[in-house]
Amino acid sequence: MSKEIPAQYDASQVEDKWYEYWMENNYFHSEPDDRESFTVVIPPPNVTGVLHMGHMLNNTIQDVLVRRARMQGYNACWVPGTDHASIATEAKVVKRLREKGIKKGDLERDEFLEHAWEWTHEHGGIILEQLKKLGASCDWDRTNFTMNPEYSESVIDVFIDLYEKGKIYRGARMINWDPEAKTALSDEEVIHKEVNSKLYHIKYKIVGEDDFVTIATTRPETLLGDTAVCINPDDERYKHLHGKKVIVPLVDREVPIILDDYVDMEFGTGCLKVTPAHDENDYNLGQKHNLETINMLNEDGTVSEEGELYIGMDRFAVRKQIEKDLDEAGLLYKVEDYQNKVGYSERTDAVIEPRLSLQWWVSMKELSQPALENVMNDTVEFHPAKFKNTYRHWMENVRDWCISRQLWWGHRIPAWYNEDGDFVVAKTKAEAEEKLKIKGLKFKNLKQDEDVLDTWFSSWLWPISVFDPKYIGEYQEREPNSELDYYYPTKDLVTAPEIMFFWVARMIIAGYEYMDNKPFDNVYYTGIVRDKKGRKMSKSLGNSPDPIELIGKYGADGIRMGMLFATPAGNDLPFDEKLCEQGRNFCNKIWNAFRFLTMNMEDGVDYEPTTAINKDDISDRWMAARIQETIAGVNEDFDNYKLNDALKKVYSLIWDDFCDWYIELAKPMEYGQNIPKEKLNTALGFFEQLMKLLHPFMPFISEEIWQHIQERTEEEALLVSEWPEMDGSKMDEADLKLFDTLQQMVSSLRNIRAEVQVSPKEELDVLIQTKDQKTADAILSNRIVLEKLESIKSLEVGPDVEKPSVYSSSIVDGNEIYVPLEGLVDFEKERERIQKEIDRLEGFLKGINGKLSNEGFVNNAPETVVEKEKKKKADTEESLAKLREQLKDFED
RNA sequence: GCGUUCUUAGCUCAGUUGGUUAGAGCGCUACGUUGACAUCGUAGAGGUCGGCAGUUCGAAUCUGCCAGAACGCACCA
Repeated sequence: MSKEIPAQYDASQVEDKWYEYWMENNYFHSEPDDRESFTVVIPPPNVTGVLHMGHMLNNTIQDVLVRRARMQGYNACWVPGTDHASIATEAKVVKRLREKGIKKGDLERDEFLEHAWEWTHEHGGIILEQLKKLGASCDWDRTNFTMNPEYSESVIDVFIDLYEKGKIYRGARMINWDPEAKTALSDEEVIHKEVNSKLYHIKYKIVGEDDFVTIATTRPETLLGDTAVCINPDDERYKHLHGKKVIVPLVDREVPIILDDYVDMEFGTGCLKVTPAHDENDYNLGQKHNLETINMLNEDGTVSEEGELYIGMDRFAVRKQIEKDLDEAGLLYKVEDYQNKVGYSERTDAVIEPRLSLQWWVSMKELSQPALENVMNDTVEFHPAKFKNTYRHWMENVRDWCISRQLWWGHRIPAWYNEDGDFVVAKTKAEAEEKLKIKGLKFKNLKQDEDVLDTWFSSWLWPISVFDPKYIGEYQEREPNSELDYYYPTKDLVTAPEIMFFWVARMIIAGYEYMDNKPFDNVYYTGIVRDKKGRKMSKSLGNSPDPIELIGKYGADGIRMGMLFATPAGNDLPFDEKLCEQGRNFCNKIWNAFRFLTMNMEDGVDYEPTTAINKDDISDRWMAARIQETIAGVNEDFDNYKLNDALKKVYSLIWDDFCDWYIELAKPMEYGQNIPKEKLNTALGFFEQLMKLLHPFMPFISEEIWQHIQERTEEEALLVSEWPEMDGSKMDEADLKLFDTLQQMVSSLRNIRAEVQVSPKEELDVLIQTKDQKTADAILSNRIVLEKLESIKSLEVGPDVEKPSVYSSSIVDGNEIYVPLEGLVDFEKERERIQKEIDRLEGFLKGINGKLSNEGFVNNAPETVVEKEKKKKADTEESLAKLREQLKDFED
């Protein structure tokens, strides 16, 4: 033994070492050159976030794609960065200030932003550091942030540009109001959940009569804002009410009864209370029938002055109270259980209140047209393609995008207002003054819009702005060889289907609007990481393991493998630590295979891995062929984004083929001997190939072994080595077939031992009656395979080999294997075994005969298929004949 | 309500244009420590491919209906 290597692989020792080495040598950094670019932009995580299992999966996949591309000779560039995540971050800052006893309301905008930046600098980048532990080969020199000054400028430029093109407008509409975050949200940020609520039937007195009408509502508190009651004009029950008025309970407001066929006569009582300020449909009714709007809610969800009653109380407290008060007033007819869907804020989980409000909007219909077309025609490919349907559905029904947020943390809207309320959109106050002046409007004492932009309004520019944030201004004059042109469009985007609309769709829209080109060639949608109960892993549920702890326990390679192994594209990943364990075990297996080879090295001998093989050695020829076969398969899997299939092929090649068969066959026959130098060199050569194929998936252990195999210069590191190319000349189908037969024979012998309970150590006499001389010659010239893997005393092979009197047997490929086992064979058991096999084959034969005697089959099926059936029939009959003969041997 | 996608071994999933004796990993059972690895080896058990009907010479694969699940979209109080 020339080197001391520990018997167990210790990832923690190895992983940090190689990550540092890679960083020191700047391998991850990319500059434009003659090579084709392979660009990936990271889906920027929240700057104040921490790594969770979803990030682990997502970034592992990106790293696999990028590492392979780098080995393939592309100029690989993976741009990392973070997102300012307006709502989430502002909420965190507000919470932290509250803990310090500071209220947001007590601070000036600038003071608040100072706190936010402080928090960003403190926490920003933690998540990126965590990605390094995972092995992410990002170009860290290019780390970006959506609130960097230059990036921010591009966001503002785009806002101004779209405004000037008439694609952005300001308007009063019903919006989704988050009373917790106190901001408007886009439709995408509202999650509708089915909830158990109540349907309140409330009586409204008819003016001038003693009679009542009963309306049904799930939100009784909104009656404070009622300005009408609506019935269907065709409703016979209410004909007598036409033209009358009713009195809103408690507030005693007289409101008209209006007629509109919008009202469904079947639902509830057929009477609808109308609250134009707090329901989109009611708002439409209000517009149509010229109704007053009463804004009865404050921004925090409490009742406003306009509500008259319950002022300052939270809407849900009012709901309870008003139920009591209505009941006491005798106006509550009944309350029934009811299931309906309620909108919740995606970020704060607060119940959304529809609210009439003046906001900024992006007009989506026209903008999104190219984005729809180019996904449908596969210019941008979705993997898996099934997501095209969802995408199309959304895009075809796309609604205008509310982009203003009543927050401070984010990109402030570049709109400026004068004292009269006139406004212009301009980059600076000076420009705004100029613009107003030209229009002949007041231009002094301008105030900038208080609101910021939706975070996604900045991240939709990510694939562009990370390379050149000045593209708007310089769009026309941009140098032809700019970084943006070199890296754009990017190759693969890896993200979750959850943000298909939030982000993916909008990036494609921005790409066509500003680059006149797609932002990426492919979108790979990952699944959701779930726990054993099928729940999404989340911090709030506390069901997610800490990724960093997991890495400590199983190694980054182990976790990468574990996750990839279980996640076909677009399918959810039911996470189980067992997967990581499997990954760790695989590392150990690889490690020990390598360790075994080093144990065979002799002092003072130079070993040089080689791709040369011994042509006379079936195991060499077979291993070489298996590697070629795997390269072809893996490349195809990558082309189809089936990374888990690719990994499984590599896993099986290493564990099953290389470890279980090749190494076993490389072991010298005799005791205490080392593997000969030539054989070891070939084995090491194979090992190098294996490490190349493994590297994208498990970068650390592969690099570690690669560097152990030989001294390497910086240029020779595995991550910058060449991805293996398929070489058909190294793959002989006949070798694969022959070796497969030998493998089956070995397994048969082992099976016989197990059945008759003969120890693996006991030497057997083996007789093989082959179907022909050619097979016999092939087996005999490769008898070493059988002799090494089985304890064999004597081996007799040939078409005329006579079977012994008492034996156990097996049939492989039409060749009969006999093991004489005088005194060991249980006749009864053997008969049963043979009979069972005969029964099975007879059933099989029956099926084949059924087909072949069917004229329809013989006439219609392709010739090759018929031939195949005929061959099966012949083989099966042959085997059956042999088995029947054997059965006779055991009958007496 | 509309739409999309699923349903294959105890669990998690493969199965390419209809033609295999339906595969893998984990788990399970039995056996096994004289030269890598018990984070291991060898062998084995386990499935009427959700149900029913149809197309076809032939269906896990295509069609229809039914049952169940997931996701997306939608203003029904």
